[in-house]
Amino acid sequence: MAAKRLTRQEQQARTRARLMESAAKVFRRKGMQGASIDEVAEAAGYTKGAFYANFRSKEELFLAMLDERFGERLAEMERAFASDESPPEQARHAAAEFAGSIRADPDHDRLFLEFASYALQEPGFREELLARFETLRARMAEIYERRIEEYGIEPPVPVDQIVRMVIAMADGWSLWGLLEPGAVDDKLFESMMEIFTAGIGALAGALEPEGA
Amino acid sequence: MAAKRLTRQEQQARTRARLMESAAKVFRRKGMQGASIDEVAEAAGYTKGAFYANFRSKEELFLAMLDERFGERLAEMERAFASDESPPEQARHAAAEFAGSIRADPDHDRLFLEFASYALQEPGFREELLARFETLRARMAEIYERRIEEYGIEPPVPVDQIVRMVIAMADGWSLWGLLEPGAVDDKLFESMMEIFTAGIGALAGALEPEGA
DNA sequence: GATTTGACATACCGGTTGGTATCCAGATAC
DNA sequence: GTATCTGGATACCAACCGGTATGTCAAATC
Repeated sequence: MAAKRLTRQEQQARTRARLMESAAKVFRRKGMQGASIDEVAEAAGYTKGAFYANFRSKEELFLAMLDERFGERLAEMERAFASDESPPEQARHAAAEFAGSIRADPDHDRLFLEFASYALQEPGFREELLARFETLRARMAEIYERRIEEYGIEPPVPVDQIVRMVIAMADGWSLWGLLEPGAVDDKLFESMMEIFTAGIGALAGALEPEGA
Repeated sequence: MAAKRLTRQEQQARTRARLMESAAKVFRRKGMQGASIDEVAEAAGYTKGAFYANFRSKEELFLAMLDERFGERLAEMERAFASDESPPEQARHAAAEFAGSIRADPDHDRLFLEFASYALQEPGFREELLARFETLRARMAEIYERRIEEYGIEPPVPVDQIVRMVIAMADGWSLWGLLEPGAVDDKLFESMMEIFTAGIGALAGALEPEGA
């Protein structure tokens, strides 16, 4: 029974956080466009007045959520690629960790889909989205580059493209996890990544370290 | 200057077709939910009255478009897998053809994304969407099964899952083609499929000691 | 403890939505 | 040629939207 006293700033920060939390939930059911501000505010236990005291517009809420989620996604990816094993199993483990952390947040996939969908309608938002993905891809490319150097592999396509492929696979898998929650599970993505990595090794030729 | 005389049925069929065509265009800009019936009708040169004379509701239009596009997609896939070469190149060529036919229809990817997004909000629509994908997957699995038999390969994962992976890859690639039209092209998908198929071959070899 | 401030509630706005009721002109039937 | 039918236009509706103006009451300031 402590800290019932909240300073004004703390109070508002809590309100803002609750609104964003509520927004994620409502968006999951109705989509970003389909959800109304009234509904988001009410689900959080507030009214529209509270919303406009914390966000300038509906679009600003979208951008705020975009930043929040992308920060998480970057951290997840960092963790997922942290282990240090041989490429094929490492790919599977990284995929497993990635998939697990994604699934830990039930709104993650759905929100990404909404972001993508909305980005196709609002060029400004699309630019913001792409800019964030660019930093994510750059970080991912670094990791791949390092690993390729370690193993002395000549990849069949530029690392940049490999990264794009992996992201495409992750997003495609993620989309189907939404559409068919039962049929598509983590193991599917793990296997897919394992097969893909094996394919890179096969097309690169000498995969084994002693091959030199 | 011929056939200016149209029977009543022909006239209405033309109107309906024009409305669906217009809907695809408007959806591309505004999305399925964001587009209004007024706008769809007006873009086709009609009014809302014409729309409700041809469709019972907005949702019926969605379902009609779903059927139309899925028919095309099935036919495309059939064509894409028609060639007969060794697995890796065949995969690349099939991917190329698939990618080409997809890109021939600029609304295809966008519509699929809208379908998926809408399906997550309307369980009834989701079922319809999944049912159609099931037939598509079944047809695809047949083709893979046949090819696996021809080459006597033991795939590292069930064919059903391979099909799901391929679809996930196609959809992920397609999504990024929408988000970054310049950066993601057909060749990316071709390479991805080639790598993936090579990976299946590589892992199948490892799992395929002839002395079962 | 009076005054000021500011987070949130309330009430309201113009505009738009999906859907309906009605009407009309041209195709169809006789 | 006349009566009927119907695809589509027009007018209209209640509901809802994002956003704004204003009120209110507790926290911050002195």
